[in-house]
Order: sequence, then C-alpha cells, then structure tokens
Amino acid sequence: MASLALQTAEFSAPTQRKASIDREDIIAAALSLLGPHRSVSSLSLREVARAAGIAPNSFYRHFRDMDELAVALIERAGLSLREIIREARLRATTSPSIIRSSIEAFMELLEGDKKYLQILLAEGTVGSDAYKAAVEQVLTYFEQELQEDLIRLSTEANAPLHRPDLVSKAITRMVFAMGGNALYKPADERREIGAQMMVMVRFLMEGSETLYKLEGPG
Amino acid sequence: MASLALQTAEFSAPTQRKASIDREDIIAAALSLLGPHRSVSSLSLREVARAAGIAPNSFYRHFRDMDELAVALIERAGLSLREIIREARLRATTSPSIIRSSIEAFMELLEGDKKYLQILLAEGTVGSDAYKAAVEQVLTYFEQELQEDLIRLSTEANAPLHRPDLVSKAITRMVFAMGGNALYKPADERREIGAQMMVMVRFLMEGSETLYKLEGPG
DNA sequence: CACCTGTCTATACAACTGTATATATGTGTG
DNA sequence: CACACATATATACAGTTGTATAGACAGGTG
Repeated sequence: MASLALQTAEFSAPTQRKASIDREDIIAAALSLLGPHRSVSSLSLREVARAAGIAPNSFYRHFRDMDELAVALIERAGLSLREIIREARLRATTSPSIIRSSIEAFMELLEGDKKYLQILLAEGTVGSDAYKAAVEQVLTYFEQELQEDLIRLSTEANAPLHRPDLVSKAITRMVFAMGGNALYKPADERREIGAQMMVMVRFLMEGSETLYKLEGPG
Repeated sequence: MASLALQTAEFSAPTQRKASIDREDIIAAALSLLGPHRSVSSLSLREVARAAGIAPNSFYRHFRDMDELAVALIERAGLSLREIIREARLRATTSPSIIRSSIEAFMELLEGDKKYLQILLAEGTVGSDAYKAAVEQVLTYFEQELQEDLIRLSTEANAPLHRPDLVSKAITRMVFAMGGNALYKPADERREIGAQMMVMVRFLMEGSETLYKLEGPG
C-alpha cells in the first residue's frame, strides 16, 4: 500500500525528515523514461536510479524490486484514471451523454497523461504475476463501477439490459484495447478512433437492450 | 544439443552435416522460450542462439536483428491463426454458427498453440515500430476478412448491419483482448471467457442490426 | 588440384545488469 | 559531546548483453 504517500512533512519534528529522495521521486523518474518504445517492464533498476539521481543501491530503500515499482505505478495510474472518469460521470447523468463524456474524458487523458495510460493499456499482459494482477484489478474496478452506472441509467430510462455485467466488461476491455492502440498515433487518428469507440459502445448497449427484449435479463 | 534433435544421426558420415541451422530452427528455438513470463521482446539474441544450439554470431546469418525475428514470428503466428479461422469458416455457413465456430476455433487454438497466440495477443503494444506494425497488419487482415463474412451473411439472412466495418473491428479487438487475458488462465476460466465472448459478439451483432433499422447502413 | 565463397565457431571487448559489502554523512537521543 | 541510526554513496563482482574480428571447415567451380 502507499504507506507514506500522504504524510505531510510540515510540523513533523519527532522523526527525522530528510529532504532526500522519495518514493514519489522514483516513480516520477520511472514515468519520465516511458515512451512509445520504452515499457515499464523494459526499465532497469539502474536506469531508474540514474534518472532519479540516486545511487543504484538507494533504490532498495524505497522498493524491494522493480516489480514493486511497477505495481506502484499501476496503482497510481489506476487512481488517476479513476478520478478522471468519476468527474465525467458527475457531469453527465443521462445514459447517452454519460457514455459520450466518459469516452471523451478517456481520450483527453490519452492526449495528456499518456504515460499513466500506457502502463495500464499496453502492458497488462507482459510482466510478472503481481504486475498482471495489479492491472487486472484496476480493470475489474472499472467494470464494476461502470456496471453500476449502466444498471442505474438503464432502469431510469426504462431500457433494461441483458447481462449488464458483460456489457460493462465488453465496453471496458474494448475501450482499453482501442485506447492502447491509439496511444502514440497522430491526433487526427486518435480522434477517429474515439469516434469509432462511441459507435462500438452503442452497438453493445443497443444489442444488450434488444437481447433483453428477446431473452430477459439473462 | 537440442539443435540436432530432428535430424537422423544414424548413418552420419565423418564429415560435418550438410544440414545446418535454418531460419526455421531459430524460430522454433525462440518459440520454445516463450511462456507466461517471457515475451518475445524480452528475449535476447544470445538466449535464442543458445536455445538453437548455435554460436551467438551465427544468428546474424539468418536475421539482421532480434526485431526481424520478432516480425517473422508475428507473421508466422498470423498465418497459423488465419488457417484455423478459415477452416472454421468453411465448416459453418450460417450467421450464428459461424460466430460460434470461429470463437470455438479461437479458444481451441488458445489451448494448444499458446505460444503463437501470445505473440499476437499479448505484445502488440510493446516493442519497435516494425513489431507493432506487423501485429497491426495481422489484426487488420482479420478485420477485413471478418467484415466480408458479416456482409455476406447478414445480406443472406436479410438482417443488414450498421457500419459492418466497425462491427468487425470491435469483434476482432475484443476477442483478441479477451483472448490475451485468458491465455494462461486455468481451463475452466478459459471456457467461461469463451462463453462471455459469444455473448459480447451477439451484443455487437444485434446492436448493429438495431441501429441499421434506426439509422440505415451508416 | 587450388581457390573462392558461404556458413559456422572462438575469442574478445566494452557496456550494462542486479546486488553484496563497506563507507560516508547528516540527524536525534542519551 | 558521543553515540546510534537511518539514509545515501562508492566500490566491487560475477553475470549478461550485442557485436567486431578473425579463423576453421565444407561445397562447388575454375
């Protein structure tokens, strides 16, 4: 867990506080190294230490492993993404607009914090078990949150869904897959991909509604 | 060493064997190294050479790069997958059954030739540009082929589709994303994921048909 | 036969990796 | 002040990496 992440440095006299390197700084250094050709799992401990301006061995004071760093990065990325989507959800309350604004928020994030997204999108299937499990957990969280939204909104709209769990899973996996693909593409292509996502999500929603009429909730 | 495994050693003349190492052997060696924790992009040249039973430098006689090897692996995997799916398509000619049998074929492949699939599913977003482009090309091929099927079948069934290009893209990306996720999971989970895929594809098909009624072909 | 030519190997090198060990340096407590 | 302590560092080591260079051996051609 992010044990020391929130500790406020002010007012703390009891223990010694050094203005030295922080977990945060190491995470930032690792982020700075990411790019279209550099994945988290391709970073070396020494490389990160170098970017953070510390000796290789100092790394061990903050993380046991590169793997532990990777998991921390994933959790951070998940948190960041979660906040963005939550904002989008709060702004929109009707079924079509919540989808639109969520995807727009997602694509905006893709413009800006590419690094965070890359961690979740592009590397969920390589790396250690802990690594994969952390990504999976983030995705599952999104699925559950989306499912709640879907059920609430479809009930309000009187357009119930067949297997809303699978609708949310399909949307999540598809958006992440398409997003990972769009990550480092030129802006106009990204916009095109965003538009495609919208249609695909509509397919899923309409399909689920239709199947509800044919077969019930499932 | 394992390199000579397939050649019959009996009757061997005192002279060195004519049958020397092949691109094929190197590809096989690379495949043998893949696994849940070893991705293509994490293999080293020396490692592959070692597994192939050749000197590191001999590698260069067959590939310029590890990157070139990776592309060769991707193409081979694409070819293999393509054949499997083609068989499935030939066996089934009606709309629902072609989906079912294609996904079943896909999941069967996932039981067997995991290595091939991993190359396409799990690593399309990491690696060099050539690497990514090769994966993208394979995916695009599948999309196009699937789209032709969808148009033909939906016309026959008198159930035309809205944006069949996006239907096939959505199906392809989703199946690959879900497949990559299922790759090294236990058999019962994999079966469950296969069942989920079927429902998701039905969502997409039904949704596209519904949207056609509302908005036409798009 | 001698002579290329293509393929393999052996050796070598500089760069890099993760980490074990020992050392320096500043901080808080007795 | 002296001490212990947490933190940073420097040095070192054994292993790996990609690849440059040079030599060994075969087959085909003159």
